[in-house]
Amino acid sequence: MQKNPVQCQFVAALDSIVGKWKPIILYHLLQGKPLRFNEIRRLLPDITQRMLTLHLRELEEEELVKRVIYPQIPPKVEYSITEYGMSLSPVLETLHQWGLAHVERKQLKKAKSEK
Amino acid sequence: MQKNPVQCQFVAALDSIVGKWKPIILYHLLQGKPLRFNEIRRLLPDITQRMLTLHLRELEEEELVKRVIYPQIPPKVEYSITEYGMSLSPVLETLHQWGLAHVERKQLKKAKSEK
DNA sequence: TGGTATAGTATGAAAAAAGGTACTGTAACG
DNA sequence: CGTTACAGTACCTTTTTTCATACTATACCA
Repeated sequence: MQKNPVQCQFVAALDSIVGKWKPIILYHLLQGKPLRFNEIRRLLPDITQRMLTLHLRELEEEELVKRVIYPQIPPKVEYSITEYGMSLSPVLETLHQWGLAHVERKQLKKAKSEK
Repeated sequence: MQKNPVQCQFVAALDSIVGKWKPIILYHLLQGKPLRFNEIRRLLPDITQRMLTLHLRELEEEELVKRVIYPQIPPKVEYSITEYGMSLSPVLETLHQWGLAHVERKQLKKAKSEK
């Protein structure tokens, strides 16, 4: 953690939600429905099993995501957003919105430079 | 850029503002006053010259930050937020707020576990 | 004359993050 | 009997990011 107080908040916040796939995992879980391991995998076609496991473990560690194991064979594990995790909703939502506008702006610029 | 449309927005947004120091640089510049290279450096005591240069270049590249060189000796270069950069204000603000609550929550938990 | 401030660049090393592949055990399906 | 699905783990490699240090040129100040 940084010493500078202003920096602390950003570092703390970003540590929790950054990681190549974390925002997307959280976004999907924020839809409300619990998802199984492989369901998330299918939603993120390019993620490796290893990365998904690692990120989910970190999110669980920070109590943003809850992991429930059903003792069955074949195994069933469900991931869902926690109440605390839901507090991230506005953050991810504004980020998502800005990203949307950012992509559009980029495409507009690209189109302009091409003609 | 990812292919999956949902992911795109996050990737695009995060690419722009993530980097160990970018949110903090932007935060300071969002205060409105243009800052010189070394002024920013003093605000971020732990950053290396190299990292500051790299991050500023990237922010400039994405038109979030404007760089103005005054032809003087010793050199004077001022960085300021662009109009487009200002559109990041709500994103950083919610992030900052959440970080604040996140830090408090962590401290509360730590205090509990210690008694 | 030597030190300080300015805004960087260059180079190489270290650390962190992500990726790739193979492997586990069990059950149901064909 | 071979294959697939499930939810991972183990091990190793590659890529990306960050860090550390030295160096540039010029002017001002004591």
